[in-house]
Amino acid sequence: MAWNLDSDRPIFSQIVERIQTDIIAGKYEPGGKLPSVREMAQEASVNPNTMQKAFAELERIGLVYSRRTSGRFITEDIKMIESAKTTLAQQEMNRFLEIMQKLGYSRSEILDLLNQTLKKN
Amino acid sequence: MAWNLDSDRPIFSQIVERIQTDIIAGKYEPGGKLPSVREMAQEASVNPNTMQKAFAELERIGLVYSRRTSGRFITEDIKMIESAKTTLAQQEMNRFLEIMQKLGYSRSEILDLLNQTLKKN
DNA sequence: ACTTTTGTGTTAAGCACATAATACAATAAT
DNA sequence: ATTATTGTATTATGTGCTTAACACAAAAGT
Repeated sequence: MAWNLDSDRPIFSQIVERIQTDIIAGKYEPGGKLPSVREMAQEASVNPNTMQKAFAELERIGLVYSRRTSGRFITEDIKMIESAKTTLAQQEMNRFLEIMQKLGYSRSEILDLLNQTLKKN
Repeated sequence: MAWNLDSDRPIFSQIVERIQTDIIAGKYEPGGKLPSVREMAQEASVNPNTMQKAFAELERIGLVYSRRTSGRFITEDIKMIESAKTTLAQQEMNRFLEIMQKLGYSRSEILDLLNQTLKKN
């Protein structure tokens, strides 16, 4: 699975978003064990320190916790995961609508464009 | 007019996007003169070198050109501006749909959420 | 003619990010 | 008991972004 990291933004931020999305999408089970820092660093072709920094941020958010020598785990708090999902979705929607309106699109035009794009496959 | 620059991404990139959007939205007329580097730098509370870098990128894109000692101007090529508009819109739509689908939303759910948000005012 | 304004270039400093190379203590695995 | 693996911490190095402080040539404004 390619990680598609670009150099326009801090890599550790992109990793945070990636793992966050994967947790929300259910690719990691609540309470489940995450691969080790070194393992994930290698998979993402990234320095272990960078991956460690990303994990630290995920812990700060609360989606992940660590047991010093046994590994790192996804939170078992399903409500928190669900809450993160709706928060992120709302943010993305607002961001999208704001940009589109700044570009000069009306609400109906936005809906039309979206329907048109969704029909394309 | 606040510029709302954050520290998560390079400032010059954010300025590029901001001016690009303003050109597309028609806040600057095609062929019209832009404020000077020093002027806009002050307005955005940014170092002139940073603003200069942003302008250089806008020139590279082709939305702007400069006459060495008289100032900087918006392109008169209306088709290029229109083209930039649809390209940006398409990019934003694809980005939005991709993220929402990764979060686990179906197409109909996305449309529902969007309609729901648009009705909120 | 003189001054101001224009875009542009240069050099130096500080900062965050990323990589590299280690090291350590605690636990799991054997 | 020994080894391997875990998260975590440290130091050093390189790079890009940003600010700061200039400088210059060319044109516009006076």
